[in-house]
Amino acid sequence: MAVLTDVRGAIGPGRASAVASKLEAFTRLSADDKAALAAICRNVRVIDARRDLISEGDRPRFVHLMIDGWACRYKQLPDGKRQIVSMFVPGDFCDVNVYILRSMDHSIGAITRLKVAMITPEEMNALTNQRPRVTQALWWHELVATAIQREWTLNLGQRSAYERLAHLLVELYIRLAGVGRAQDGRCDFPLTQNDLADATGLTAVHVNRTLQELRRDGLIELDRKQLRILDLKRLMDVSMFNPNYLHLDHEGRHLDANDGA
Amino acid sequence: MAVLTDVRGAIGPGRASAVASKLEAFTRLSADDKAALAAICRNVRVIDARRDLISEGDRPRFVHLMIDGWACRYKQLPDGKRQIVSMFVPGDFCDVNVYILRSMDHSIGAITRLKVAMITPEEMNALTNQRPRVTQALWWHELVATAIQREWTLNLGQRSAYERLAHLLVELYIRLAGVGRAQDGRCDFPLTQNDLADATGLTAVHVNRTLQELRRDGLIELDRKQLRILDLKRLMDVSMFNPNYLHLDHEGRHLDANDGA
DNA sequence: CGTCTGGTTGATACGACTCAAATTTGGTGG
DNA sequence: CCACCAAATTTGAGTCGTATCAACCAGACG
Repeated sequence: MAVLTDVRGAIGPGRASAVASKLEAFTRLSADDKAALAAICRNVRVIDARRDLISEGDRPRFVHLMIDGWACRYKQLPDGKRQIVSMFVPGDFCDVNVYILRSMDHSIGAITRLKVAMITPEEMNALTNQRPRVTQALWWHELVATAIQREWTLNLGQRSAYERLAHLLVELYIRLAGVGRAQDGRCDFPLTQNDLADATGLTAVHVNRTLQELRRDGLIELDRKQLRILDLKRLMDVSMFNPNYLHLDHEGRHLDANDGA
Repeated sequence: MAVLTDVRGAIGPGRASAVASKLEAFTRLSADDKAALAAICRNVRVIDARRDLISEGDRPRFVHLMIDGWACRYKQLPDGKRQIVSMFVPGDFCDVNVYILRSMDHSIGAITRLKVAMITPEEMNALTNQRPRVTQALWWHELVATAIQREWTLNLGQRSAYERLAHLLVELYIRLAGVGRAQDGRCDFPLTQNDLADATGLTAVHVNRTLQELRRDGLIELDRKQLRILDLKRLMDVSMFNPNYLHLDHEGRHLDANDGA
């Protein structure tokens, strides 16, 4: 527990560790497990908003763990088009095993100012050797991350602009709620309409008009980086949101995203 | 080696083991490594074309390894729309760790008649405990699988119908070549235009018209389930295909997809 | 030989894009 | 505290890529 206290300052402004919250959706963790998680957050880097954490082509040296702030994974095409392929919120790891690969096939960019733990392969190995429950939880984390990637594929391939945006908002809201960053239908929402466009495969103009529709339909408020979901149930309905892909149905905790919205 | 011979009948019609070929793109495997891989293929099931191997909602019990034939992962929406989120060709595992999850968030369906090895968690654990190189190779396999999923996200989000189809054809050709199922620009190609539509987020009608364009431009021939790529380089150019996401740049073998096309 | 699945064609409609400009917001320095 | 600038949002008009709907055709199969 000493370690936990030591790094408290790095974890965020008076909040519980997001990783621990997140992994506890899968399995209960002991105090030692949590201390071990805190211990790997020794090396914290702060990245300015809109800077790259790592770029396509780079050799991966660290596992990254989001402590505070938002980031995204993106890929760029030679013709300049850009696709955000996933979002990172506090508590998310970027690829527990990346260092096996020679070079990154995508970039990771900070959306907001970011606090990231830089974890060496050795630290990762030590953690997995000593803490089997945490190891299991990390595997679960990776499986959920790829399930989210599949859901995004479905989102881009089959949903309309309106459904797509609604789906993305619900997903992010639920994920944030899972790490104590959202409640009562409200959360910080630092994405610009441009970011939303790159994430949904739409143009910023069309995102703008579609958000207006969502507002007009009484589903959301979104202003100055604050999102308010006015009717989560209806938003889930119109986006055909099925939470099964987040795999929250484990012993650890139950889907409590409905609280208050 | 005795084991290898024992299961030869299960591997395919006179072909080398696809898994071994595939994993050797990452690292050289010893005879014992290969024998261990062959050993987990003890329990082989044959599935008819167009049947589900496992359905959304099922509890995962086995790791599946494609021995022969094609399959796909797909998700369905309440309104009936269907998205193929990934393809499986011989040598591909379906989620090395799935059994951690309570229930499947998607289905896996056979495209052709299929031979699949059904591997128990215990067999998987035995393999990873005894064969560290194979374990590393399996991690690499999973990383590549999620990289492919990201590339599909990019494909659906940013590429036109023409580029999207071209990209998919190139990817499948290269993956097949990596397991000895494609050469000289030719390969079996059992997908219907309907399947292609579900994989690319287009309609079957538009897939039909776009394939005609690809033919007219002298890039491909596609007839009676046989694909011929006439100009791989140009097909890669028009689809902005960057092979980096397949992570073939390892000690094991080098990208030799250009052979003959 | 009829049936069925998969492929092809044509006509029309619409969702999302493009381009261009106006407006609002947020940050910065005087 | 205000003036200024850049970034983000909003609006409008016109276009285009892809969807939709409806036939029709070819080959495979029983």
